[in-house]
Amino acid sequence: MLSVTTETTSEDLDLLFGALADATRRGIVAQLAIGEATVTQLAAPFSISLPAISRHLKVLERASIITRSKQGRWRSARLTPTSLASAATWLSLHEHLWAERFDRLDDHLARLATEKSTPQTETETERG
Amino acid sequence: MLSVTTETTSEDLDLLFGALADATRRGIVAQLAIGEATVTQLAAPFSISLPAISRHLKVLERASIITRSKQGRWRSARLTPTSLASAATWLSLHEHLWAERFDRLDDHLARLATEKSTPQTETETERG
DNA sequence: GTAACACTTAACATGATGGTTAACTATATC
DNA sequence: GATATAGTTAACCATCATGTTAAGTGTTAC
Repeated sequence: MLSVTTETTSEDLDLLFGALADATRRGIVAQLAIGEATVTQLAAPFSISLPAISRHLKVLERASIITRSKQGRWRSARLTPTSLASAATWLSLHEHLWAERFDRLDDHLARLATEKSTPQTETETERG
Repeated sequence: MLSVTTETTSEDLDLLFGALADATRRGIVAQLAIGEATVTQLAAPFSISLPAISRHLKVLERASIITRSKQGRWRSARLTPTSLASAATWLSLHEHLWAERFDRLDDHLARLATEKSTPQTETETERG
């Protein structure tokens, strides 16, 4: 493992999530997960022009999801290791908080069901 | 457990990743992970107008990340359980393929280092 | 009833996206 | 040198995103 301790900025996440917010780009990533490929190869499954693909690749590159290299007249793209990590981390972090939150909600509802008293609007009470 | 077996469409992922591709919206999600909140409360940390927040909330709602309800004159937002799951699944799936890919690459490089023979470009035989 | 509050909707400006075709660069082939 | 191939860049267009301010909708408070 390389263990590059890069700090993930908000802009990194913008670029990452933004890059993944497009079906064509996710398709490209899926193809690259199978293996390195050239632009024309990557373009094959889609019914859009090569320049369009070229720009999608640029978006993926800017988000550090892919790395590109030149060999002869072919440009090949490959996935960058650990590039999705920040996105995955953010998601898993929030999924955990989520889960906790719902545990607490369950708890809360259970308590309410038992006590069966005042209508709740925690707006003022617990957010400080 | 609810276990809603909803098929995740490509558009779902577009909406999900798209919604998360904005720092303000991620900030809102982070706040909501702490607890349910009203629009004004959610707006507080940001220096943008309330209408802007209102629209961010609409984006999050469309992506099913949050659910909204009305109580009196307050609209409260809360996180939707499992809503991030599809995004997380997609990411983890591709992270795995990724990892495999790099294992194979390592292997490949190791073999190359040992054999030290023909330059590789499976597309067509060429020289540089 | 009227005023304040908590929003949302409307109308608008502006910049980013995503697509196109045409032209350009660079490499390979004849 | 001429031509084909692989891809990018340029110019353009339509649509969407994000922000603004101003006006509108309900709801609470006086």
